[in-house]
Amino acid sequence: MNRRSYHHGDLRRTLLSAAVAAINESGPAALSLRDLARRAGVSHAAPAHHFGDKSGLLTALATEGFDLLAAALSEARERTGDLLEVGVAYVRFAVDHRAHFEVMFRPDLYDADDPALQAARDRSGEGLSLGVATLPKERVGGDALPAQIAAWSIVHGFATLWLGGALPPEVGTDPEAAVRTMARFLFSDRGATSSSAPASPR
Amino acid sequence: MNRRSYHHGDLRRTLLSAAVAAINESGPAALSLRDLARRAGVSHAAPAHHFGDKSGLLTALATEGFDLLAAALSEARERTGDLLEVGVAYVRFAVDHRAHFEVMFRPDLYDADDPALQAARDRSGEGLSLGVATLPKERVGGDALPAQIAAWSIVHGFATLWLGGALPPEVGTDPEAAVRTMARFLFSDRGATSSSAPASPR
DNA sequence: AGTGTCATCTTGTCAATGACAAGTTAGAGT
DNA sequence: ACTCTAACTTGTCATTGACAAGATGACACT
Repeated sequence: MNRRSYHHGDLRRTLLSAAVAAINESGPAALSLRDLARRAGVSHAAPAHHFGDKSGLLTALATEGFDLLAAALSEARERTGDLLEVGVAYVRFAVDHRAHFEVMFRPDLYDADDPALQAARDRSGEGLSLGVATLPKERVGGDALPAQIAAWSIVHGFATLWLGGALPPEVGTDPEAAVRTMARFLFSDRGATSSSAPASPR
Repeated sequence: MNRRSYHHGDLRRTLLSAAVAAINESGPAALSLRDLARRAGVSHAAPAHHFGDKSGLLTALATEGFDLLAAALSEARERTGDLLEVGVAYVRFAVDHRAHFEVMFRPDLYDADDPALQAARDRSGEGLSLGVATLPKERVGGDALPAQIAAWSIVHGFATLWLGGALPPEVGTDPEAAVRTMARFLFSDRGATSSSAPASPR
């Protein structure tokens, strides 16, 4: 509790938040444990106690990210029952939690064998899988897996390209609107005849 | 030419190849200029002369990657005239040139303002854009951009997820087959009634 | 052939970093 | 009050990226 005492009280959380801030500023490659320690006002070796090493910290950050993603996807599915909205939630998560997202899909940065991480990742996958289950069967076909991969790929690709600044400026500044416009091509009868998809009722 | 002489002769190319090998082994985060110098048998400061600094080397690597990608996409489009095959070529490029691909879409690792890089990136974008132009107009709609973003997103997302090992094992071991199965959901009349898309004649 | 020039590569150095070892503090349980 | 131990500190080392200054040799010019 007391920020000035020898024992920080909540250093683990503070370091994770500092890591998010640092990654938002300079990307995950430039992350430095010593910089995080300085931000938190502790000694350079304090992070090691909580996370072991750098990849340990990033493993914790990725785990937290997968948990947040799973929650966001479940919320969208339960609120709307619409796969499109689940996809929108996926992209919004990537944009709103950029630092988490950028670490989550970079397994070379963390320990991908960590059990807690794998469990959180599986929960995320389930969130998307249940979203695909809201589609009519005749559109998905006998095997739901390809549809699931397609849905995941399109939102994940869009989010990645958006974050990477790879998309042309004509796409606009609102990722949510752009992903709605784009996702009509998936699982729709005809591509782009109507210029806007009807908003799903809530 | 002479590998033992004071002047290496082709150090720039050798270093780029060494970087590809190193990234394939341990990912871009673990890349070390001094390790590349050791692999090439030169002094630790030799890379700086050719690339300035680490981000300079990665800028060169990304530029080379965008050029290779543009060539691969153009080749596929000219050979088949089919957008699906352009998408397959995209995924194949990512798998075959994993190191390049992993750097290309990580602008925090290199200098995204480099003119040569931007030119190469634009050429890649053009390759995909021309691929979308092979689609019938009534499927794309008045504005081709959303269709282009959708196509790019789905293949890019699939490639990224595949490389990240994020996809479930049921997807199989052949990325090309998996992307063909999946991409049927884009720009198709109905999702998955036929269980396999006909291979395009070559 | 002789000379100069300059890109190429080397050696040397410095601050920053990740990792580890060993010591210190304070809070929690008995 | 006493002990135990998690939490944190100080100190150190090898490695790295970056920079400065020097050495080498390929090539052009005469």
